[in-house]
Amino acid sequence: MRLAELSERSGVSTATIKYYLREGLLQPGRRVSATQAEYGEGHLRRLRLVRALIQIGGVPVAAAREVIAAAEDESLDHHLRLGAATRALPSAGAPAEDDPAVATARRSVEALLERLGWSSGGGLDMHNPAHRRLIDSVAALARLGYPCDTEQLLPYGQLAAQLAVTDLDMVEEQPTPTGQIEAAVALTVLYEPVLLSLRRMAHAEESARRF
Amino acid sequence: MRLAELSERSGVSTATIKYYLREGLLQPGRRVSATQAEYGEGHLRRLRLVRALIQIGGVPVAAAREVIAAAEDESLDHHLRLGAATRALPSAGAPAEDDPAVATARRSVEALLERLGWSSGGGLDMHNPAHRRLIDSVAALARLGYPCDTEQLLPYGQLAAQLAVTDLDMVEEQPTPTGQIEAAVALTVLYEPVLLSLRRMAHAEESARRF
DNA sequence: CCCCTTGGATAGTGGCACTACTCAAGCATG
DNA sequence: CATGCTTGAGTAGTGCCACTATCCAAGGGG
Repeated sequence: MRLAELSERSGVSTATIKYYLREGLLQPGRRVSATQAEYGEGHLRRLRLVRALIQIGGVPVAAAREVIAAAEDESLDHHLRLGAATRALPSAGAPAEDDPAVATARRSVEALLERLGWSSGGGLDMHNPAHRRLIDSVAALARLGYPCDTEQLLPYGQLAAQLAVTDLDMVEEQPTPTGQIEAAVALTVLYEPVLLSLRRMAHAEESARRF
Repeated sequence: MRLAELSERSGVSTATIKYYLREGLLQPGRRVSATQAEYGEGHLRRLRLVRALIQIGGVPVAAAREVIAAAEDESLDHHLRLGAATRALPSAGAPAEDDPAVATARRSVEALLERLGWSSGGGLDMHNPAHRRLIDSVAALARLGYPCDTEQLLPYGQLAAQLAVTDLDMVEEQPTPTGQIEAAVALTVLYEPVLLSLRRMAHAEESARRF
């Protein structure tokens, strides 16, 4: 199919598709002449994934490019590629290492990881943006006067561990390795708004029950 | 204290504080003369909350204003004010009611709510941004070919219900009504990055375990 | 033959969260 | 009293981001 059809079938304007092509979120089509290109079902599928990541998942364009690139990088092994989406979080700016709230938060998180038996915390997790983000969030809560120590965090961590089992099961249902990578990216990012929405709705429900 | 001290103690520049004052995220200080104002501990506390909502929670400034206003609105009853944070989500733009994926998603979500026994789904939830967001997310997953029906969603919903119990317990620990409102806002928004980070870390952990 | 589409390129738009600058009124200190 | 600094108010500017619009020349199709 041509650009116009790709646009129509995906619901993304041709201008935006060109933008994504420029930004490397989408492979160029097979050039059939100097002024014409042919796109396939794979392009359509990819485009829909990119759109969902950006619109539903709120992933910045630059981060989406990284994720896509890592997912396609044949030189990386399966496990690393599966983790591609994890590294796409907007990494918070300043370290702010001197802040005492951050130092306390770091210790709480270390203790939590130990309690959860997440052994990889030793070296790898320090470079994981999720780890930094967790510490920053805990520090912010502490600054506001909400305890947020290991005890408070533990149920959240245990729930996260349960979710991970469910999520990885869904990934492993995919037959092909490529499908698994794509599923990992899509499910990691796109279940986040699902989870958050459900939590907020559960808050409303539970609040209605109590008052 | 004066503006400069408020700035120093909160770590927020005076320019930004003035911006927040203009935007109504912060009450003006008690005017002690035509060119001087006095701020108290309450201002500092509020400023820290606003900062955390915006920086950690990623809440847009306009939404933060709404939340703050609702939390302060004495005419609303306790339950409604507790729900203030829930309504602060950036409400997705177009309804896109004609999309068949959205219609299917809507039915899945309805069924899910019934299965979870979340009875308020009848009328109130339709106006809840979280509900719309959930439907949009499910529709996006469906478009990508991931089933995401009631069966898949159910464990997430049950986990969300568990979280809500824990969260509301933390809110009820606060002695004063005002404190409860503030806690509801802070915990709703600021535990979101905590939960998301933990889920991503759990993915990494579980993936490492399996491969 | 002529209009339309395409890829490539460049520039512009609108929104957001600040940030910089100016101004005049005062307070505080020597 | 003079001086210099801070304050609130207002306005304009900045940087980033995700597009969006416009133009162009080459080429294909009815």
